[in-house]
Amino acid sequence: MFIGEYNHTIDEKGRLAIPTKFRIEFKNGAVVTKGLDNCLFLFTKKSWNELANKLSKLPISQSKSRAFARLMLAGAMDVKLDKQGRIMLPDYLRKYGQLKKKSIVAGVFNRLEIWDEKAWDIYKQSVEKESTDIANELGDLGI
Amino acid sequence: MFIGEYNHTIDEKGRLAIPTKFRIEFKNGAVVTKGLDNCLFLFTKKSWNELANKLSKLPISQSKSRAFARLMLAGAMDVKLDKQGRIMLPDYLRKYGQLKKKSIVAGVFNRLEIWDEKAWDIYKQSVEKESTDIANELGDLGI
DNA sequence: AATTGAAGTGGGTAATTGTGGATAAACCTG
DNA sequence: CAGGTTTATCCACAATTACCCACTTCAATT
Repeated sequence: MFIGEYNHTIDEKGRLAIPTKFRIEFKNGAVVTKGLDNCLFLFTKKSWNELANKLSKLPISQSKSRAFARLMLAGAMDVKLDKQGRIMLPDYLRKYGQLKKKSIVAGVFNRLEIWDEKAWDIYKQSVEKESTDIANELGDLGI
Repeated sequence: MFIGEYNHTIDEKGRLAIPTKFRIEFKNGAVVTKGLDNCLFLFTKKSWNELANKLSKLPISQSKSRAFARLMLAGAMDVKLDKQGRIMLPDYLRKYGQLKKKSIVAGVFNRLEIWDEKAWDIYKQSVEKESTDIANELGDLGI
């Protein structure tokens, strides 16, 4: 399980280092995709296959499912770590995530999330402000 | 499985390069055909045979399924990769896909899709705007 | 406080890939 | 069959990517 928050930088070549302790998990490859709230998701091959399997069951005749599958699949990219433990983020994903130099790598259960530092700060702030509301809703969930 | 988004260009001869990592899949030949949403589909021989088999089983009495089968079958063209890994797109398909120079090759499971760059951008934008719906669907998938 | 080691970052070089164009073969047409 | 047109094969360049090495920082240890 991935947890924690890490400050990393994307260099001019579009490379991003993965925290050392997680690299072993990605030894068989990784998949980056478009995530929610304008961040990127990084899955292990295994997690990705489970997700892709679910996507494959969407009815292709429905234009909405088609669009959704396209967004997720075409939006995804196979990557592998180089000798330094970095991945190459393709242009279209850096654009989607509005990623500049300073980035945040955050562990969230079965995936890593990649955020632009500023977007992350803003998001965190807004979440912390709503934390009481969120706590209440969590209560409804029995937590 | 085909995933990812690739920027390629169609030259004056109507040739389009296939991303290297996928070329091995098409070593036994490929089939291009008219796709949905004004893009082209590129199948491996194997996937195409499976699809054609399904299409042939569509109830011939239904005018809609007849039309769909015609679109896919009559629009299809056998192609093979040249030494550089490119395919030749016949005129009628380039016309159907409104393809100019700049194109997108997108991996969607069992097929590659070929889009005009502008059309792709517009399509993506419209889909990404529905991000709340997509978020909900992601929830349904257990993400 | 100095040393060691590990991790993140930057950059150089070599290899690969995408693209354009030239030449040769095949095709069709009159 | 000759001419012209299209298609296939081959070669070459330019840009990108992968691979490798080195520096810097920071933390832990002695």
